[in-house]
Amino acid sequence: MSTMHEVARRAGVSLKTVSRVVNGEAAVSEATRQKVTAAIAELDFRPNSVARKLRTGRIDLIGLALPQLSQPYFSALAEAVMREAERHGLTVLIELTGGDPEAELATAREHGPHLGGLLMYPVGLSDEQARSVARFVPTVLMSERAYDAPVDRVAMANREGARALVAHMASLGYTRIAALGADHSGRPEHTAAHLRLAGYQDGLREAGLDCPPELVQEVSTADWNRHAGAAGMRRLIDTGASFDAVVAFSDVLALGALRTLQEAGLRVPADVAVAGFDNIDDARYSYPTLTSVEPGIAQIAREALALLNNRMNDAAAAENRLIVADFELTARESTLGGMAAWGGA
Amino acid sequence: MSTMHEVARRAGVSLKTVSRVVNGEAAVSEATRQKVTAAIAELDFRPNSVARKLRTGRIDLIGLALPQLSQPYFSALAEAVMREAERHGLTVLIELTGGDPEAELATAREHGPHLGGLLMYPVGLSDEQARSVARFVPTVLMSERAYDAPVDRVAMANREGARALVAHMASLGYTRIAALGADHSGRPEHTAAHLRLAGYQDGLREAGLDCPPELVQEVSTADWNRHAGAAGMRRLIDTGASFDAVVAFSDVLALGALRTLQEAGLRVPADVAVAGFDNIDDARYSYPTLTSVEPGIAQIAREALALLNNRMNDAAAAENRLIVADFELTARESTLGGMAAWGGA
DNA sequence: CCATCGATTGACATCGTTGAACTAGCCATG
DNA sequence: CATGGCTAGTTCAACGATGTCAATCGATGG
Repeated sequence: MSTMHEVARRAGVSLKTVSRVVNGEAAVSEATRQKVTAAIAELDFRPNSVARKLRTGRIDLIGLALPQLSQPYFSALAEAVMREAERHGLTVLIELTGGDPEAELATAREHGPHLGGLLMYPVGLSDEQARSVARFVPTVLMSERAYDAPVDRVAMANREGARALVAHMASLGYTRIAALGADHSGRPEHTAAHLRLAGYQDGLREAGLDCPPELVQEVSTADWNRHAGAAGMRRLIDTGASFDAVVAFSDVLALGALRTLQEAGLRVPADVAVAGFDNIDDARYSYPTLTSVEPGIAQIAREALALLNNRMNDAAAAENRLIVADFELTARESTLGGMAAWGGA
Repeated sequence: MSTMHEVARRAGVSLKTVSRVVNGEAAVSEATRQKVTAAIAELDFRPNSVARKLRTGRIDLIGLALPQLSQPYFSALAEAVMREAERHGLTVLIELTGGDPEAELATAREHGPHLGGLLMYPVGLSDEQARSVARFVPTVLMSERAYDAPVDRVAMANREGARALVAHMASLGYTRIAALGADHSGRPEHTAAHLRLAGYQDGLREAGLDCPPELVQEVSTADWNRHAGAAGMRRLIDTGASFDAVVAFSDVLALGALRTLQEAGLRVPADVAVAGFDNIDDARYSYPTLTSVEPGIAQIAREALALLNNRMNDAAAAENRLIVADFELTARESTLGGMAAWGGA
């Protein structure tokens, strides 16, 4: 790579003048500007961003810390964030934390100082850890949970969404509604799992329905995948409890559950209605198609980047803000029926 | 953030001595080392990687350019690469190209100079563009296609894998085997789509079976998703052609196809056998479970990083290498049957 | 004709770190 | 005792850009 120095020599001007041209500063005559531009083109010069960063202290790289990528929800979120970041002229560095609070903290500690900002989907992070994270780098958390730390937050309406699912099922006449994906594993409260469980209970209460503990199946958040969904459903069936609907706390859990129900000879939704969360692409192509809550990923990405951008430019921004994205319940065959047309495969 | 300078002053030693301690160089007495270590701890100093990069020219950041993340195959690949990179002490920056050759080239041009190396899954890249990419940064392509450029390559056995799938189906007695996912859209040859089509044809030939053109459905590689799989299957059915098996060129295509077949009242595999490629997690939880080719993602990630690391450390490495990962055919219900136990939902 | 002004341009220090070259002290050797 | 070789440490320049401030120049006005 050629440097500004070489460009300057070739154009017969000083280093600083080249810098001026490159940065589009005003005080350069048209003649010199052209000389310099020509030299830049001839040498195929492009400014060394590392040197520039060192000098200016500005960094156009932001981190995105996610528990994992292989869950469709997270890869969709990552894509949305990357697209949005591009609009802000930012590059995104994805970090995987596995949902481990130590890893979440370590990400910020290790990479924070070299990032302009950090977007994190925290799972295990404690208040104190969150404070620590925010010390290293301007941070926006994608979490409904309030933290005692100077961070902004963007969240989906976990509680409201779960409540809406239960209300939807209740309105269709289902009365023994099970939950799949509760997680009491010593984690901070206000995680997605906690909030969705709370919303589920809200919904039952409002519908005047029972909430028998045996209908709540635990699945550790870190294991929200098809395997665990299928296994959790199997456990629920094996308890012998009677139920006619299942609210899974994520679509992949629901898709796993569908599989187990079908293996068990139970028809969806004739015998058991099923709904999930996240509205991933698969929900439209499963068998049957899956009722789900769309968490507004695009909006989350947009708001998160707006907040982060603010904080990056104005470190001492006044208040910490919380933005809750709009959600939407999309009802499909797994609760509504309409399977007749499919033939009895 | 505190700097080495402050650490040096606090420890009462020179800048360089601090640098030595930080980098674990030998010529430091135990006494001074401890003084410096203490000062580092007190000030919570961590070296500024931007300055270090500028000085050493070494960069521990590598790029991973993928068409997209939301396909399970790519997110799984990304996770594998990130895990492997960590073992090498490297950080991964993911870039999305959308499979557009211009974007693939732009990624290298924009980010290449600031990356230690680049791992790319090329889709549209031409020879000349590949040469250009490699000029910007040490590059390893994840592609079976040979490029006239100084790049190493890691590939899966696309052609062999497809051939094995057809052989598998032929051995089970299927004779009219369709293909879903061919892509003749003016792209360079040797893409996954081309190779899998070639393997499919190899398999048919070896089994002594016909290869009627109406059984080959096109789906542009950029659209390999459930939607397109379902639509492609629909088109195939609508042609009225008779077939008893479908080899889809990716699992998501196959999963979409399953949906359409079920809608059409066709039983899998009793009426039509289905198989896919990639062996994504979903293949084990679909209905029915999906026969697929496991492309050896872990091995690909491992080999790719080994090659890249070599090239980063020894820019003028001798020959360009090609490593083809081992594949494995995993037969499941979509070709083998065993659905009886499921009940007739 | 000289002082002043606005518009360009350049010299130099600087960001935080590391590599090269050098020095001070100490011990062993002949 | 002079020499040389080692160790532990220092000083200085450099990586490639940008910010600060001063210098230059032609033109203008008195």
